[in-house]
Amino acid sequence: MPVTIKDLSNQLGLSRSTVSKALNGRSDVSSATRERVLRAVDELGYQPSAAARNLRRQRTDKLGLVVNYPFQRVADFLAELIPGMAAVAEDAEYNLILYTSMAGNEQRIKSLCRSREVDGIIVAWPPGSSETVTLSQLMAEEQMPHIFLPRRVSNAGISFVAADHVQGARALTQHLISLGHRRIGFERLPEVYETDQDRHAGYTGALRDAGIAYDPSLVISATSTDPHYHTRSFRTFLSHPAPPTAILFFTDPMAINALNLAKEQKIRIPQDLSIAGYDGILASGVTEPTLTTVGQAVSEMGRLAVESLLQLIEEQPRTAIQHTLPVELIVRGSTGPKPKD
Amino acid sequence: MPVTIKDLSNQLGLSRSTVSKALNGRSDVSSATRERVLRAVDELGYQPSAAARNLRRQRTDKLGLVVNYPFQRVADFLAELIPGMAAVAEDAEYNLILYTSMAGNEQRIKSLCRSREVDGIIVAWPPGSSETVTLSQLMAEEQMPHIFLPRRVSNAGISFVAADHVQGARALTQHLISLGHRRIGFERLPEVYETDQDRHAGYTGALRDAGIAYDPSLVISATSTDPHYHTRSFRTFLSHPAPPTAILFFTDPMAINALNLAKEQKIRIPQDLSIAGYDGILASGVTEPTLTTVGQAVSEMGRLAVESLLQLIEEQPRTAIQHTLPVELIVRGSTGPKPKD
DNA sequence: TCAGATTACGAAATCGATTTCGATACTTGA
DNA sequence: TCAAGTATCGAAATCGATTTCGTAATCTGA
Repeated sequence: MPVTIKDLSNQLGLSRSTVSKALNGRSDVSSATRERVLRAVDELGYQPSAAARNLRRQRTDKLGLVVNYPFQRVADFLAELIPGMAAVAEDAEYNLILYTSMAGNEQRIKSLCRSREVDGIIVAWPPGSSETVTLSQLMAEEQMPHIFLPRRVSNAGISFVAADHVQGARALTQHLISLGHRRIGFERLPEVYETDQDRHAGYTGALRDAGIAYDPSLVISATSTDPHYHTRSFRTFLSHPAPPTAILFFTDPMAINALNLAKEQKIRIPQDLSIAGYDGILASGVTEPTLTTVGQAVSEMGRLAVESLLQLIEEQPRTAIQHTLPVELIVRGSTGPKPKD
Repeated sequence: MPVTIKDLSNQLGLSRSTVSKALNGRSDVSSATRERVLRAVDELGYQPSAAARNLRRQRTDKLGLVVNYPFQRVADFLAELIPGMAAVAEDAEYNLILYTSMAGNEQRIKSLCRSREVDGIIVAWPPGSSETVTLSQLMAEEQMPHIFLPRRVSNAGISFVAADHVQGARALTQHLISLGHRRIGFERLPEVYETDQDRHAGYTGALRDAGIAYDPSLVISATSTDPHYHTRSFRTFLSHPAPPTAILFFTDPMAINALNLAKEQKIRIPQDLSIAGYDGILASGVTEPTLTTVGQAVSEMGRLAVESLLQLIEEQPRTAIQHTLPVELIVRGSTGPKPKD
């Protein structure tokens, strides 16, 4: 049996209220009794019951991290994201609770909110934009502070922390243009994601700035995450009547996959073809050749997300917090000058 | 204000006890009223307060994941470990709470136990063996079910899930011997870790089986995790009067570091020197050359750890659960036949 | 028909803390 | 010296559920 506040008060001949007040630093306790209480806490090894405190104080000092996407597929990100989040949270005496299997199930999010087992929720990799808005409304109705990550939400009332993918894709495309490339392929994702819209905007923006006409046949929209699918799109690029001299892939794994395919087909990277990824995952630094990509300050995003969420929890009334962090162009071995015709 | 059980009972004209019993499937409720209750739950959107349940039932349905090591350094592992653990836990209606900053602080572990905010604890990357025993005793005193991961603990009373590193190191060494190598270097860790003892035992065992004398000058004990440190040890290997023709590194990052150093010094891998890592991290598959290593079923370990912990929570009296999983030799490009003299 | 069993429900205790509201004793100042 | 203020403590309510135990109503069988 753990030691309760009742045991403490019995031992000391004080009331439970006085003991509680002594421990919570209230002013109506003499310093003499306060010290007696503290000493007794040490001796008996008292630690308040979390459940009892939670019930009485109507808060849990816990944040929910809802991973709204197959964990495995974003494991690289999470490995960077989580430590930053946990560190900030724990500094503020909060802890993170993981929820990895409530994707697509609004009912479970609702239950989570109503059970009040967390004080706030971070939704990692939210679904497409319309569902995200629904999700946000749902949580707002339950008065549950929440923030999305790492994707922009185009709605003034919704909090998020994201990276500036317009800038990232623009920088990447400009880099390729500056190497002489004029025909630049782009494998994008379905448009439901703001992230995709942003990167596409960056890509077209850079082309426009350079006076290069936008060629829709050089843009393939990946509707599946299956590697075989990407293999097919890579082939499509290669068999194009006027194939691109550089290809921009939406994610590093896609680009790494292309790197391997190129090796199989004896296509030299970057002499014959430049390839660029996006995200800057760890593996992108150890491929052969190493991958040119765009790095996000993932850890920083995690920190910011938690800080912002804590702010949302404290502040009343709540106004949405939106952060867009700069990204960094990482030029490595997989991109080079446009081959001579 | 969330809907409470009181609201429900008022709405229905029933007592709170009856409502509670209806919801918890007790037999002394007529099926008619049970259905009325269920309907009202739907209408009002009732969800029991987690804090109140926790307090009354003296359990939280939460498991603590204590990462007793800088998160960043084991991020690769955790990225594989956590999803497996979370999946099993959530199937059993449990959730994971993360604790990443209580390393070396026994007092905080003690507080965690006494606050009863988790029903069981998984300690990932426990400290050296003697401290691990202390930690375990501490939690046992607080009646807190717990399990260690992913390291063997040489104590019959302590639960753990680990991989069979004796077998792993033995297989790796045998692989090198079968390629003709007789002088095999080994960079190990300090002996406080059972994992190190095991791998060292596997290494010496394989040598003994092959009738190769153990040469202590070929074994370097890394006392630091600093890359510069490993660089020095690598040089030590190379400047050995009779240098090894193959080197076994305790972890993949060490081996990858060696791979890069070799490249700088124009040492061809594996023609001039064979290099092997250990752990089978993701990056080991994309280096040039790819790294021969030993893979652990990390995800499986996570699953097993949670399953075992749940067993420990339910069972009374508790007997220690100890699992040692087989590992897999992954032969890739960094190891080859012993060079001709 | 009636004692005993069964069914269905509610009152109240309980989990372990915090907080509100008094109550008492002691100071303080005019 | 006495009214008003201050310092210190405790009784009891409260948070929202679960569980024990008692009771009334209904059913059963000889």
